[in-house]
Amino acid sequence: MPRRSAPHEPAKRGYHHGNARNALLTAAAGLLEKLGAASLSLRQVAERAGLSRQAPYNHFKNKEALLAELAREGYERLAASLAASRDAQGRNSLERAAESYIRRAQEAPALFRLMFSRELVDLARFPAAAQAGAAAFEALKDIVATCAPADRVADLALAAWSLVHGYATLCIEVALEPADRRAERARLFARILRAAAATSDAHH
Amino acid sequence: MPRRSAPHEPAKRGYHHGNARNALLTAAAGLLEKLGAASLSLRQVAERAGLSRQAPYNHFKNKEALLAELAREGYERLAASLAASRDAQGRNSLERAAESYIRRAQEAPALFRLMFSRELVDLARFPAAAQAGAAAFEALKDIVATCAPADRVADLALAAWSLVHGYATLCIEVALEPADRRAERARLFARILRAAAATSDAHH
DNA sequence: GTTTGATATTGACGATGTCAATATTGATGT
DNA sequence: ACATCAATATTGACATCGTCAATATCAAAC
Repeated sequence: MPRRSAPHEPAKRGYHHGNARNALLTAAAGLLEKLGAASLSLRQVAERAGLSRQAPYNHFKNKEALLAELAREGYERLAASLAASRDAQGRNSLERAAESYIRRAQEAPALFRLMFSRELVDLARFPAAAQAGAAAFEALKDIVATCAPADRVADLALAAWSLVHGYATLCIEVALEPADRRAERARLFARILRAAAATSDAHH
Repeated sequence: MPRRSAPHEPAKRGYHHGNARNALLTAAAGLLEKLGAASLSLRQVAERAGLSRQAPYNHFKNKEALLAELAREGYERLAASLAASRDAQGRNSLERAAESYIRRAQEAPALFRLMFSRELVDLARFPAAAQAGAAAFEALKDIVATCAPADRVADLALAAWSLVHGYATLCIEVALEPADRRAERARLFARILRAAAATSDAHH
């Protein structure tokens, strides 16, 4: 499902202006942050894209499917952010990854909510989106693997994801604290995870 | 806003069957887990409570206000759970609190989602609910205070809440892993937090 | 018993998601 | 050049929803 059509394919297919699908997704992404996923209506999306009422149904099965595609794109960008944090130089990839994750939540809260809530989109019904989400988690696991003993990576990656995701969620949902503490919190979480990795106690 | 009227007040006030407000809340709580907060309609709530279409508007300003009351009750029960974990005997109150928190999410995911999402209810507009939520966090902070140095309680309580909330959220939203690992994860998180509390490194 | 205020109900309206039916377009085969 | 066809687009229609107004009904106070 490429967002932009490949350069060698005929650029315009439909008769109106061709890339109606992209126009719809762009319009939807804009409305998403303005109204929230629940209040966003397909009719407004269509109008903003300069199309008719029913246009979304030419490209998506229903509202949930359109939202699922937005979520998928969000997961893809998140995974790219995390991979970039991992590949950059320096030993503090964990801090950088945590900060990216939190920043994404704070800069596009409605999209973040959409990605991580079954309320409006059930990811299980959209394998492409679910797979993109799994890929993002894999990127995070890679980072944790660089600073934890092998037999603890699974547990610590789970804890890392939970910790950062929980903080990001609480920030945007409960207004836990202002966004300018983001970097500081990313450092705190990285320190906690490294301390946990360094502790060697029995599993029972 | 007592859920059940005090025994000395006249039990029935309205002419239909008096405690219409309770009937509406009970009906709404039932439908909430069946349909989700977004799909739940006030008309269905009213019908299930044996009342007319417009009955909810006699007791709540609008749909959001009714949902906010459900969230408030949820926060109150959560705070009670955490306080009970703290007051029970034994030194592992942290594990017990984490497990309670996760259990609540898994047993009533729609309510949990409602409590922790601005999508449908903006807590800032419902001070009673917001205050109940703050009380729950205070209970958690009390527990962390029993196993962390005083100058780290704030940071570690934040981390504890984030860690447990993140895991609970990911479990119900992304089907991270089955519910039977709950106790095991509660122990893992408690161990991580204690390890972080035991580490004494500089803040910069 | 009449007044009164809270509570309950029905009517109405605009908005929404979505199904059906129809129309339009650009490409294709001749 | 033209008929064909599948993809794409549009309009019509319907049930459902949240919510405002207007109205009806009860319980208690004077």
